[in-house]
Amino acid sequence: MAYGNALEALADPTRRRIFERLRRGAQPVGRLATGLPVSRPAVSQHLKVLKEAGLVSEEREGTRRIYRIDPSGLAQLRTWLDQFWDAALDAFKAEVERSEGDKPE
Amino acid sequence: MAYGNALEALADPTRRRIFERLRRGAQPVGRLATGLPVSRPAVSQHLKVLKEAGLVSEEREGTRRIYRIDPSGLAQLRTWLDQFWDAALDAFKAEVERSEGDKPE
DNA sequence: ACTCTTCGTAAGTTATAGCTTACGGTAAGT
DNA sequence: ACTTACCGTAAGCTATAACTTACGAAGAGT
Repeated sequence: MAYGNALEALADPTRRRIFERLRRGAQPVGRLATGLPVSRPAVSQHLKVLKEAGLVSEEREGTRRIYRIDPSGLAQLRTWLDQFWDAALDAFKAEVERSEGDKPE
Repeated sequence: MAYGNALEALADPTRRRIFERLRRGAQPVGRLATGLPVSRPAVSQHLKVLKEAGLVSEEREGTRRIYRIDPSGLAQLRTWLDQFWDAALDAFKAEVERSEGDKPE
């Protein structure tokens, strides 16, 4: 149930902003922090959560830590979401067939 | 940014259990509450959050309220997720091309 | 060796999400 | 009309998530 951690991670608005920033490419912590309304340590804490959720990966480069989006967590979320998508469509299909049965043929 | 509300709604474990129960089909509140480790009013509160997030819809049937999965909120989540999917693939592609450039052809 | 940069972690504070019980409203059955 | 079933909302409590400042580690440059 790794999708649970991913959902909890992406629930926070600040964490979403960080994650959306990484869409433009890999970045070190300091650069991610500039422009955000929270302190740099806060960004570090958020990145830790995102990493544990499998949403970002870390690469050390000297004293810097470069963070980038990790597709693995994303993939799990997608497959989980698709289950509901299919279920909702099936329910809709069943609903249509039910009302079809009401029609006088 | 409706996906934000959807993510926050699905972040809670109890709310996920309710949502996953609805995958089997539409159900009234009382039936959803049985088997869950929380009280029935708690389930009502969770359903309210899910509804405001566009993830479930409500249908009144006498004194009962039937809840079912609403595909609209799901669709918004999917499109939002796909943006990161594409971005991550592009970044990966760029990374490969960069290391390809290092190779002596 | 010393300094500076970059970053993670610890400790402490505060807002709030999730839960409970209590209550009221509405529809259906007798 | 009275009772019963089903449900939403209000009020209050509690755990904790998100933030801050302070500190230390670790590498790069002089």
